[in-house]
Amino acid sequence: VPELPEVETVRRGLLPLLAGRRIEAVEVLRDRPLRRQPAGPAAFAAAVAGAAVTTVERRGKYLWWVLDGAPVDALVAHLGMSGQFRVHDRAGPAPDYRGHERVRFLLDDGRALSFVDQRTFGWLLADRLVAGPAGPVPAAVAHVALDPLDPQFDAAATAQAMRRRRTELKRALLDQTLVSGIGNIYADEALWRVRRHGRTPVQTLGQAAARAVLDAAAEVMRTALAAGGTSFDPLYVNVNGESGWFARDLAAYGREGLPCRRCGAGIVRESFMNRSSYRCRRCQRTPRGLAGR
DNA sequence: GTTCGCACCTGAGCGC
DNA sequence: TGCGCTCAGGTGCGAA
Repeated sequence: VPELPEVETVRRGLLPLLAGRRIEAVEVLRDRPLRRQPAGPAAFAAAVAGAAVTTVERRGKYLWWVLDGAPVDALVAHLGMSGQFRVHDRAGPAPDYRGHERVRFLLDDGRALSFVDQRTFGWLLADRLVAGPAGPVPAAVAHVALDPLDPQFDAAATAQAMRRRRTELKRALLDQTLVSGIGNIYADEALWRVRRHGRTPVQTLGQAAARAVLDAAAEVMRTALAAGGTSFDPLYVNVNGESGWFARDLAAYGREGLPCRRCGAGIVRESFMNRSSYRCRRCQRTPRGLAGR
C-alpha cells in the first residue's frame, strides 16, 4: 500500500521521465480513475493532451504533474491502494498489466506511461493550482496538511493541533488534514517506536510526547524512503516495476504472533477503524480505562 | 465545527 | 472443482 515513502519513490521515478516531456495523447481505457473529473473522462483527456510537464510534486500521498500549455495547471494523481505508474517503450512489446491498465499517456519521446490500478481506489484529476500557505497546490489537495518530510512542516504546531483534538492517537496520525502521508503501516510503526497504544486519547499527551510520535513517524518514513519504500505488497512497485526493500525492517505491522524486536513479547493484531492494527502487548499497553476494549 | 462509520473495489486465500 | 466468505485499506461523504 503506497504511503508517503512509496509515493515519493514514485515521484522520484517519474520526474526524470516526465520533466520537459510533452504528452502527445491520452488513452482512457477505463473511466473509473477519472470519476472525480467534473466534466468527465473526455474532458480529462482533452485538458491534458498536448501539455508539457514542467515538474512533479507531492504532498503526503498526493502527487501532481505541473503542466504547461494546457487549460489546467496540474494533473493530480492519488495511487489509492494499488495504483502504479509504469513506463514502457512504444516500439517494443506492450507489457502485460493483467487487464488493470486504466489510462495511458503517450509521451513525445516514444515512450508510454500507464496508470495501472488493480483495486481501483486510485484516481487522476486535471486541476487548477491555488495559492496555499506553503505555496501553490492543486485545489483538490488544498485540504491536505503538510507531511513530516516537508521542509516547511512545523512539528511543534502540529503536535499542539493534535492535542486539541478529541480523538485517539492512531486516528489522529491517519487524519490527512492534521498531518499527511501516514497510513496504516507507518502509523503502527511510529506507535511501536514510541511505545504508545493507538487508542491513547490525544488530549492526555503532553507536548513532548505528541512531538515524539510525529518525530517517530518522520523517522520511520525517512528510513523507508532510503530503502525505496515498503513493499511486502506485490501490488506496489516503482515506475520500472521494482519493489522496495523495507518490509524486512517492519517492527510491528504484519507481525502477529511474532516476538517484539525490543522486548520479546508477542505482537498482537487488533481490529481498529475497520482495519488491522499491530502492537506489542507489553511495550504498548492499553491505556487506563480502555481495558477490555 | 468536529468526529465517526461506511461505501467504494478487486483478487488472494481459505474452508467446506 | 468450485462456491462463498473474509480480508486488505485511503479517501470522501453523509450522519450524528
